[in-house]
Amino acid sequence: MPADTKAKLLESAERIVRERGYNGFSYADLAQEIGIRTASIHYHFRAKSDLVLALIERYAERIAGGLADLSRTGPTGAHRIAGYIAVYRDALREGSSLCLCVSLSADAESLEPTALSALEAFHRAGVAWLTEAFELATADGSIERVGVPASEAAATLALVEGAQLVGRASRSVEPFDAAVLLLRARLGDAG
Amino acid sequence: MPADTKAKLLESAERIVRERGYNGFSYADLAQEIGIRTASIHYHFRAKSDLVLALIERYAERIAGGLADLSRTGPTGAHRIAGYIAVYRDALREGSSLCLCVSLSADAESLEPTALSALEAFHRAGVAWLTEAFELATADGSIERVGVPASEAAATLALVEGAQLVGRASRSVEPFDAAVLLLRARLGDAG
DNA sequence: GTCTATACGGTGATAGAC
DNA sequence: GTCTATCACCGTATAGAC
Repeated sequence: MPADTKAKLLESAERIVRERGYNGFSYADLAQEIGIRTASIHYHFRAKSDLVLALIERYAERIAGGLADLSRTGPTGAHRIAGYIAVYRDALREGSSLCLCVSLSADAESLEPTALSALEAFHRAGVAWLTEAFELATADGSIERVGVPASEAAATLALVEGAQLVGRASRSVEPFDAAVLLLRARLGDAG
Repeated sequence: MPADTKAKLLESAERIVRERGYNGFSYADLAQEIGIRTASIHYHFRAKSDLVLALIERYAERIAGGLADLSRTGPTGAHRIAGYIAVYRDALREGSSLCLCVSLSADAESLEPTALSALEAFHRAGVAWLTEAFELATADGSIERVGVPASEAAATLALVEGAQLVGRASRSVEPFDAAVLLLRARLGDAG
C-alpha cells in the first residue's frame, strides 16, 4: 500500500519526535521504521523542516478537534478542564513521550520561523479554549474561586506542560498527577 | 590561562545546552567558542555524557546555593516562593534559554542513567525546598488558602517549568509572566 | 513512488607528537 | 594541555534509473 506512505511517515515521525525531540530523530530512523529508504522520504517531504511543519499542523488540528468534542460534551466548565488535563496526561504515555508541541518548544532554536509560528498558534489556541472553559465555570459555578479566566487559562496550560516535563524526567505519570492534584481538587466531582 | 579551560567549557556548554538542547550542541560548537580543538575537550571530559553529567551537578549545586540564600533572607513563605519564581524567570533570559534541567528533561531519551538520576534529584530538591516554603507560609499566614504543602510544591515546580517552555516557544517572557500571575497574586506584597 | 548511488559536511572519539 | 591527523560513522539532501 504505497498510497498511504505519507500518513505512515507522519505517524512514525510524530512518535519519534515526541520521544526524542527534533534534533534526536533522523530520516534514517524513520526510513528503517516504515521500511523504505531515506531518499524516498524526500519525495514526500522535500526537507526535514517541511516534515516538522506538517507534523505540527496535523497535531494542532487533531487536538483542536478533540477540544471541540469536549466543548460539545462537557456539561460544565469543570468537566472541560478535567478533560483538558486528561488530554495532556494521555499524551505523556506513562512518561515515555511528550506532547508534540512541548517537545518542539524545547528545541525552538532549531526550528524554522514557519514552524515557530505554528507552535505559537498551538499555544494561543490552547489558552483561548481554556479561557472559554474558565468563563463557563465562572458562570455555572462548577469551579470554586475562579480568578480572571485568561489568567487561569495561562496558568493551566503552563501547569500541564510543566507536569509532562517532570513526568518525562522520571519516566512516570506520578509527578504529573502530583502536579495537577490541587487543580483537580478544585474541579469537584468532575476532577 | 589554560588552567581554567575546564571552567570555560562548563560555562559555554551550559549556555549552549540551555539554548539548543542536548542533541543540538556538539564538541565542535564548544571548541570554536572557547578557541581550542575538539580533541582537547576530550582531555577534560572523556565523553559527551561525562560533560553533561558534570553540567547537571554543577547546575544543581548552584541553584541549591541560591535557594539556601533565599531560605536565609526570605522573611516569609511568600517571599521565598516569590524568589523561586524569580529564579526561573531569570533563567528564561527573555525567552532565549531554558533552565538546564528543563532543557535536558525534554531530551531525557538521549541521556545516560546517571544523568537521568541527577535530573530527578534536581526535581526532588526543588519540590522539597518548595514544600518547606509552603509549610512556612501556612505557619506565618503569608499566603492565602495554602493547600497541602507538598501538593502546592509539585504544582509550583510544574507551573514555572511549563511557563518557561511556553515563553521559549514565543522567545519572550510575557507568557511566563501571564502563567504565574495568579500565583504571584496569592503572595500579596511579596509577589 | 521507490530505488541505488553519491555528495559532502558534521559527529564523537582516539593515537601520538609536542 | 593542546595540537594534528585520522577514524568510522551518521546527517540531510540530490540525481537519475526503474
